[in-house]
Amino acid sequence: MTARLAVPDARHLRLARGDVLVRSGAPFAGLYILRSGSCKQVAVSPDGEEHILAFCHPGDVLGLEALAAGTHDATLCAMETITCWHASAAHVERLLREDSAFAATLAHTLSQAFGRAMRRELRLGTMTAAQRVASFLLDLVDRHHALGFARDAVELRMTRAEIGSHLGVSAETVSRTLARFHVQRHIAVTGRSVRLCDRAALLRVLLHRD
Amino acid sequence: MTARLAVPDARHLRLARGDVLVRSGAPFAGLYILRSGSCKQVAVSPDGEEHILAFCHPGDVLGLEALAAGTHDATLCAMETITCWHASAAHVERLLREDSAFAATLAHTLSQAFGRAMRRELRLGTMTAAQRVASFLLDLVDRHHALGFARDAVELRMTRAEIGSHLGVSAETVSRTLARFHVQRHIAVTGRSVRLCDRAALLRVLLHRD
DNA sequence: CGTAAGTTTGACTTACATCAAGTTTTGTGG
DNA sequence: CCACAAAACTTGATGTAAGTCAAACTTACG
Repeated sequence: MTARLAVPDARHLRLARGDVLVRSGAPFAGLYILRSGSCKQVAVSPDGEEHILAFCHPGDVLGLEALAAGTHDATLCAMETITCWHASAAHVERLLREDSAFAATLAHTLSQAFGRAMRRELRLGTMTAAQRVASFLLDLVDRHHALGFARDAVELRMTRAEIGSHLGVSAETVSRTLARFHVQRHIAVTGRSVRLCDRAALLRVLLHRD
Repeated sequence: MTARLAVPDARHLRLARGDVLVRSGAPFAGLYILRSGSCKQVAVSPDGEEHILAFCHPGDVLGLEALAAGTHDATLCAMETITCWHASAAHVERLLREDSAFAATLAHTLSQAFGRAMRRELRLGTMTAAQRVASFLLDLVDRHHALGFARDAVELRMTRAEIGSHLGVSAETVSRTLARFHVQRHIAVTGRSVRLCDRAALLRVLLHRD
């Protein structure tokens, strides 16, 4: 349906775990398209609290918010070895002016990213801890599935603290919630690997406020 | 810097308080550009909790998330008499294909909306109730100022419950927090009208977690 | 293979929600 | 334009989900 964004003449990059693609506050560095590996997008609130806005997977376009602002307001950081394409700011701006198909596809990509951000807002604004964790697991496994992997198992690439930061709860709450889902046979957790035993049960968690 | 989005041949609409522009779940109805009055964008979580994603002011472009999804996932509802321009889905899609300046401007508009959504995520994910309310007031007055109005006073167009819904706190907490800011001489509240007496103090609230 | 980082689990605390009751504001129909 | 019912707001008392602190256990590297 929506064409996948492709950037002619993008530079190919490889980065190691912990490397930063762009630092929050930096002037628009252009767009990155993640090819392999995963990234986190981290913002810092005025009081210094860190928040992980998103975990990024292959195919994701990064840096979209800086196009209009002219400044990145989150740090992009590799969580493992990654490869990506990079299109400089000047290149993106030029394509946007000269290549109308690119502009249209970029608009679709942005609309998609915006829609996802809205769904995360809804999660942060209305859900209990258990609902947040269930929603997170379902999202994660769905994105994983969309990349061609199993629909009932994921290897978490992030720590409990990182999940907590993303969901607006503490690492301990994430741990306890996963443990509870395990006991209830909704999932099977062993460290970082999770099997969704009962997808319907997780969906049911979303339907109730306790 | 970023050109304001303009849509050739958009239809002009007038709606009364409480009228719905688009219902959540409806197929992409095109874009709306708000001319006067204000709107709320409301999403509903799986368990039925309502969340106000955004309060929209003149100049805002509405319906952006549905461009890629093909479906609106929030309801747009007039909070008072409004006027807006409406460009149908077909019209938007055609412009996107044929008018490259339109596509580029739309991309900028989308990037801006995405950036704002990210900042709201940060607020919902990391801030205390007092920080959320302070941040909300500052945002509101800034947007108000950008429209050419006073930089130190706003007439709230929404109820305490609506503010609470937007910020992920209860109406009572909003009320108490405003009362506290009033006592502390950061603001002067009388019902729906708020004067920011000490902008610096509100900014300072953002810097601490208590 | 040892050390640091991550995880789990329990005990205790707290910020905010909920409930409740009284007061003020708003908007609508006569 | 006014009256008055409904909605919104305020404030206090009480409950609770999730945070914080702490200590023991596990995993993963360098």
